[in-house]
Amino acid sequence: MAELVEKSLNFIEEIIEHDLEIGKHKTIITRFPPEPNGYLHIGHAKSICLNFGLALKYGGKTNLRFDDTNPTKEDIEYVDSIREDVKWLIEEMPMEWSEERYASDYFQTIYDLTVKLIQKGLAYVDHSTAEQMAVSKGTPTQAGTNSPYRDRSVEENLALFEQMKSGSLPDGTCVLRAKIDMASPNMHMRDPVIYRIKHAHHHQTGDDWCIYPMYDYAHPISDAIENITHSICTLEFEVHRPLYDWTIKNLELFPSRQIEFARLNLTYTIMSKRKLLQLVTEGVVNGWDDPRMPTISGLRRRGYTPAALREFANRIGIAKRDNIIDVGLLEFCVREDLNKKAQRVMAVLNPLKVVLTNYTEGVTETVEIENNPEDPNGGKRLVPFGREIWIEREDFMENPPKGYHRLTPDGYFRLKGAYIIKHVETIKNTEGGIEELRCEYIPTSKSGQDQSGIKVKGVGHWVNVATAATAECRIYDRLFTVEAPDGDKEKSFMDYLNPNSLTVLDTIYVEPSVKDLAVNDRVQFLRHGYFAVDKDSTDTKLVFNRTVTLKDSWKPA
RNA sequence: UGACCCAUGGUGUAACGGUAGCACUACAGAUUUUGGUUCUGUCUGUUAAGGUUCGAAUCCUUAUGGGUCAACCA
Repeated sequence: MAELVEKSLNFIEEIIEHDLEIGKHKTIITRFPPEPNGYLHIGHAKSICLNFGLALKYGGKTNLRFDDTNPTKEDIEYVDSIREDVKWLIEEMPMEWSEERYASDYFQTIYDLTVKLIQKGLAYVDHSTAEQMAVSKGTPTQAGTNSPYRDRSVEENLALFEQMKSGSLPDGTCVLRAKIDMASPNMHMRDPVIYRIKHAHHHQTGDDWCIYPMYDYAHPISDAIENITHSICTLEFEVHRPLYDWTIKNLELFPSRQIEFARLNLTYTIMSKRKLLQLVTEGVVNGWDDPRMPTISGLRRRGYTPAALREFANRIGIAKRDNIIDVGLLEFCVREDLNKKAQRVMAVLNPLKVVLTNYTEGVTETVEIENNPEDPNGGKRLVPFGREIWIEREDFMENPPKGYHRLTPDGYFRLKGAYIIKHVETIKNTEGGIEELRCEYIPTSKSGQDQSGIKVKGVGHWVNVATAATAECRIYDRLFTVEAPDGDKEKSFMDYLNPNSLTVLDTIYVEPSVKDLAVNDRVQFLRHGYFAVDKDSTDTKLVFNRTVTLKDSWKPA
């Protein structure tokens, strides 16, 4: 009997299993609560996979909840992109699509609860200015002092809060504060603001409200309303947890529990929404979905699969210590997935013409090549072959280093799926650059029926000149030159931009089968890497994005 | 000079008082009509010092290092 290898639990799963065991909950409900003020990035993907993954594992459910309590920073564009990204990421997961909720769905309920809070003497309207409040808040090492408005009567607070809601007060006139403890060692417990006046149009509620609850206050209430059992967020909210618990306790709500885990950091990239926005607004990249961006939409456009992202999230694990994941792991995950799925195609990115002098002019024959050696059911395709072909410039060297086993002067080279060729002559231009190669093909060496007896070490891809399709190809490199672009307090991440993060190849030659490809299709260019068809493609021009190179263990001696 | 959180190979993550394991990376080899894939092997680790214990990565103390917290942001 096979030994069952049980995957160890992360600390959140341990908490959940414990809660289930002691009967605290019969089932679990999690939520993914993005603020619609930017596009989702791979750090969010980690969180999405965690929350949806937990629900899947324990038979619970997950809500997608837009945390839209600040209308001045949020936009419907972001709501739409987030919904699309989440949908795409979890599309093949065997579970139901979550309920789509908005914190703004609960504005009335939150308001009603707040009236209760005031009645309990646990909140007061403060007319201090923002500056005064900052001063009286104290510092982390020094207790704060009570506001002069702290002891207003319940009746007065009720009336003032009503006035705040009525719309008669301009922004900033006053705020509603929770009455907790100005001397708390936790700054978030020093009478935090829970409501502020904002005469702003909200993308969901329009002009219904001119007061909006703060995150720290709205979040636990929203969780409780949805019966969220485990409210998972990142580490920086750890110090907010006492306020989260305070809110639930004093409002006597469903006991949602906040649990914090370490956010994802990736080498050679930045993850802050603010900084990503800066890249977009300053034109460093071409939008949120630029394939160099660590956004979900950028990765999707780059050619990443949802399965690869989920596998990545799975491999990096969940813990509380700060981490920085090698971007190589992400690349490993997409290679692993695409190796199984992507059809192989021959494309020459940096062409060198080869004329087979002993091949009949004007003749085109077809050779049969497997679509994917990793997939037994992948089938084969016909690829045209003729007298003139493109090969990769790097596949020929006049003075090869030791260990180079491609084409060399007077050497042999196998054209994948076709014939062995023998180098005869190198044609150069006046500057001494290599213009073209004259070779002879070995007629008896055809793939599958080779009787030539010639042993070649080198095998390469090629494209028949007469039937070649052309395309544009975009080669991406990492956006930053250092592992931790925002790790330096002295310098800005903008100082570490890689000037060569994008290289456009106007014309590459590809075998004609690519004409059937559609936008977002992914293929492997043999010996190059994985490529995805970009949305910029037109009926007459294909555009490929390089997702990732193939692993390359060849290095000259 | 406050409170809270964290500390295991290069990176990430296990071991729940009883043999420090797995993955990625790197390196070496085998196979290969992709210098891909696959397979095999190798290197590298418990922050430090005390204590508890027959036994400590694990529990306790202190130190050190890292992170977080003073928006009418989330």
